[in-house]
Amino acid sequence: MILDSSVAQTASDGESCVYRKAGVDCDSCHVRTISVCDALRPDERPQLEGVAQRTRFAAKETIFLEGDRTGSFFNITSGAVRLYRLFRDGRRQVIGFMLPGDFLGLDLGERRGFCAEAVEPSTVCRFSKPHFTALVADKPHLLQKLHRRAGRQISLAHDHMMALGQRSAKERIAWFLLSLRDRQKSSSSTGAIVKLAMSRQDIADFLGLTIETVSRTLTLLARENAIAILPKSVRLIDERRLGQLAAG
Amino acid sequence: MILDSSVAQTASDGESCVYRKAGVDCDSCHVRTISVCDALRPDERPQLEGVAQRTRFAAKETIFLEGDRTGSFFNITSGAVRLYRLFRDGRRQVIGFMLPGDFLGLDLGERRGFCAEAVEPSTVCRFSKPHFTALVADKPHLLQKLHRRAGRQISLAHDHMMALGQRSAKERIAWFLLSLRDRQKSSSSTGAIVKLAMSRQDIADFLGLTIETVSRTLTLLARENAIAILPKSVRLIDERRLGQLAAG
DNA sequence: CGTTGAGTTGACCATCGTCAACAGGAGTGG
DNA sequence: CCACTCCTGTTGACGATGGTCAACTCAACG
Repeated sequence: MILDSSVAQTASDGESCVYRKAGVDCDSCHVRTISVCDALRPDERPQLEGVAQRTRFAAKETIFLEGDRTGSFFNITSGAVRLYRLFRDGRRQVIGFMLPGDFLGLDLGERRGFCAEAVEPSTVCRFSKPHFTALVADKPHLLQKLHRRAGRQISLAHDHMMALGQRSAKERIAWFLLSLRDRQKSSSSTGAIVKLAMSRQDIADFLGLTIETVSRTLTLLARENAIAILPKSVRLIDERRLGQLAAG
Repeated sequence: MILDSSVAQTASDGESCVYRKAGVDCDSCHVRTISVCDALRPDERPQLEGVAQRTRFAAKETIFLEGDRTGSFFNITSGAVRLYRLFRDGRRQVIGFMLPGDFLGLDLGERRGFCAEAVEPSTVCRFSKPHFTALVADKPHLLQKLHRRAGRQISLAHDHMMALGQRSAKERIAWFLLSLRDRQKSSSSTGAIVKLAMSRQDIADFLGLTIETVSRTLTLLARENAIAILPKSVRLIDERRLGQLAAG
């Protein structure tokens, strides 16, 4: 629940964004049970609330850029965020998409290793670095939770590599749709409808394909009656078939 | 320094390997300063030595398989280890290569997420899981070090994704050679000679290419006088050119 | 000295990228 | 309100990169 709302300037050497802040109330937070915050006991929550601020980002708004000094960590509460890195010549690799419940800032280092941008209007819980690192230093179970999250991130990265290195375009799309479905199920169960908040270009850069190949492959799967293409989403019709494709 | 040598059976539900063990002496360990062990103070080292055993693996020997119950963690002290995952149809993605100083087992979870195999005769420092997790629980600075390593792993995974998703065969090879050089420099400075302990098939499965394309691309780079192909290694001649290719 | 496995090279082909045209929807301004 | 532009997405034609299949060399090893 939003307790307070204002616009504030962050310190000048900070990140590529000015944050609009508001207080938070963990008890009413609908992603608390699936987020890192769950590592803290109920009686520890006030300490978390004390260092957290609810922040909103408009669609396409930059959250931070690669190389920025790390000034904050974020817990995604709604919307979707894309993480990406750029080549000098403009090629872009989308590293992943952050969905509600995901934690952005597992890397406690000095500088950002990638860029983060809101895909659609999104809200996050923002923790300033000094406050949060102090909290982590004080709560070993929070650090353990973060480390477990890091392990899961590494595992997801391996899945991603499997897709990029070994799979055909059709297999990559099938894998992408199924992995999105799995992640969306965990927060809200929309059945076989997979919401695609991101553009075709985002999907292409995530899967190491071109926008044309993504489009063609989606229509191909639709013609084979494996999926149905809907506005901003896809309906999964033949999940078995998609599963076979994704498993190789 | 090896204090004791024997062959021992591990617990039956353990890993796909029988470990030949020996004691360790951290003071004389040549990778200590670049490994996670460096997180411990000199006076804490005896505790580490107490739970560590030096173990050797022959070339092509399996260290553990995907799905195995996690029974140990390893610090690579010599040689090279490949990490990989398999598809049901036999396709293989090599996730990475572990070199001396690398820590194998950042994921403290129940089961292995990938397979590990020695590429060449290798020695490791083995920590059994209960002992090591007890040590980690007792030493927050060790957990922090592990978490920082995990952050670096994630960063390496991102580099790998950039290569798999966006780069051409030539660019991937150039990137691979330079990244190997950077990692080898940190342990022993062999100048512009990059040792290739792994086979062409390993390189191919790491880069998402075929063995033929790897071979062709290496000879192409050699014809362009960017490298020279030597037995089990490569000499980097035109590092600037390789760097341009790798940067995109 | 034969066998085996790793690596190289060539010929051919499929997948996916490139370039281009077009459709439809959202936003903007007259 | 309509016309216009802009942006996203789709589809088609063509070509290049890299995969497939096959032959061959060479070193290691029994």
